[in-house]
Amino acid sequence: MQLYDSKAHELVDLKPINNGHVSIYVCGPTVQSEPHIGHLRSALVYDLLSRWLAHKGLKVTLIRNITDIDDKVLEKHTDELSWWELAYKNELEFQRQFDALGIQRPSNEPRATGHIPEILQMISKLVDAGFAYRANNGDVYFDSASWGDYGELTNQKPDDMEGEGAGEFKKSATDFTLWKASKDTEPESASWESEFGQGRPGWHIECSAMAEKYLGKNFDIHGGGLDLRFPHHENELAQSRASGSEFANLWMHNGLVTVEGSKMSKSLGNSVFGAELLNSHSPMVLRYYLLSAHYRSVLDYQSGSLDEAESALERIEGFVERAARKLGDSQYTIEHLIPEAFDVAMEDDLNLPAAIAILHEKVREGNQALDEQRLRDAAGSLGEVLAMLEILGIEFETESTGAEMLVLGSLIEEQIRLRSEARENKDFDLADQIRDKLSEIGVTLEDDADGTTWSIDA
RNA sequence: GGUGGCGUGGCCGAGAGGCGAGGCAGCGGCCUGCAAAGCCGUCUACACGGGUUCGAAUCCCGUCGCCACCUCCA
Repeated sequence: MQLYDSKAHELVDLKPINNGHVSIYVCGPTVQSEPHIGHLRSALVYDLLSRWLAHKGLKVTLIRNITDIDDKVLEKHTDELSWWELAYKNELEFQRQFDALGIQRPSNEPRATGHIPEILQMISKLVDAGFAYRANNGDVYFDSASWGDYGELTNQKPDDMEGEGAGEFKKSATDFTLWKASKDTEPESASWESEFGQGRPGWHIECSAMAEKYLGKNFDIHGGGLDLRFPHHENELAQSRASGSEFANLWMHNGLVTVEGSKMSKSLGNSVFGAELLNSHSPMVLRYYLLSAHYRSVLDYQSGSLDEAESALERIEGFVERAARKLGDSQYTIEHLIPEAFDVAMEDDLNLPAAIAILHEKVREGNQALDEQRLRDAAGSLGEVLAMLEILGIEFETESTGAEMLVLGSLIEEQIRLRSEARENKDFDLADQIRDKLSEIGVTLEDDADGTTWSIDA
């Protein structure tokens, strides 16, 4: 498989360090607020990568951290809601939405607060080796000037950077905090004792410490949103390498989601939250939508985007249902096979739009086959479509077989029987009345050569 | 100022020197009692100006416009 390495700026072959095993670290959310559409996209990208690698027979270890302590989390706490309650509340909401979208749980989801000893150990190592220093304000900073390769990830020279804050405590503007001395204004529960005094970890160090703990000093892929490239990933890379790790072999950065052309931000008040979208559309529509652009592209969300995705997804679902119905009693076996072209697209830097194009082509072929009564071909297409949907993690709700549904079904079928009678008698007014009435309560009827089918509108 | 990216048909969105990606919407047709679904067809595009080439949306140069990062951010 080829992946675009955003450090090398080119497509590279993925060559796992340990044969048959791919290790991935991806930066998860800071649980300062509920998830927005961008968080969902990011998690989904690495979900798809994991699913594909697993499909290829590789064992995947995916670590996605949770930043449960940082300035924002502490700022937002109130008397009623402690910082740790706030963080956990948001964490649960992230989990709920990830689950709804069918994003598989990572191998582990370590929290920053659960790794203070590892973090302190790494900081000590950096201080002892001369790559970090204790400042007068009690903070410990990484000494960027001491690490000659600083800027290697983003191809920047420290001198060209705008960075600020040099002088009083930091030696250089690009130095960043490893350990923050606790302040009087901050809750006591948000600090830990250490050889550097009472304090808490800076943001960047947690990822370095947790990546090493779970994946070792050298792992295959480090991922995250494009906005994390600098300074977060640059800093991770510098401190990890300075502490003796080779760190990630390849860097992946997923594109951001913009809203009507601009980045979501609090000042613009244009954030699109997952909860709203999940209220108006099914999770699979959202999943399909987020997969419809290449992971490296900017995805511009607009009102109506999900309606479009819904139409496209209904086309696929319609085929799957129609084919399953028509093939139900046939002797044809449904073999789940991935089409070659889909495989090629996925192997090419996870080209999901191209892969989804293949999915639609197979749906069309399958529909053609059904129209022409070529059941063997239809069975082939259905198998391919199902195989692709499995990889994409798109699942359609299965018909409920509960008692209520059975009662409802027989009531509807009785109406369909009455309508069929009316149609046979050419009493189309009555037939249409029955159909309209069912439509009003959310039941859609469709006639085809084999009879009438019904479905409940989502 | 530095770094990276983008500009594709009504809309979304792939591709990347030569066979019309795909979806959504619209229109015409087939099918249907009428619908719906499906199928067929149609609308045939690559910001602009030069250049390289037998051939450029794709490569090169220039111009214009847009976005992201350099401060917390997926």
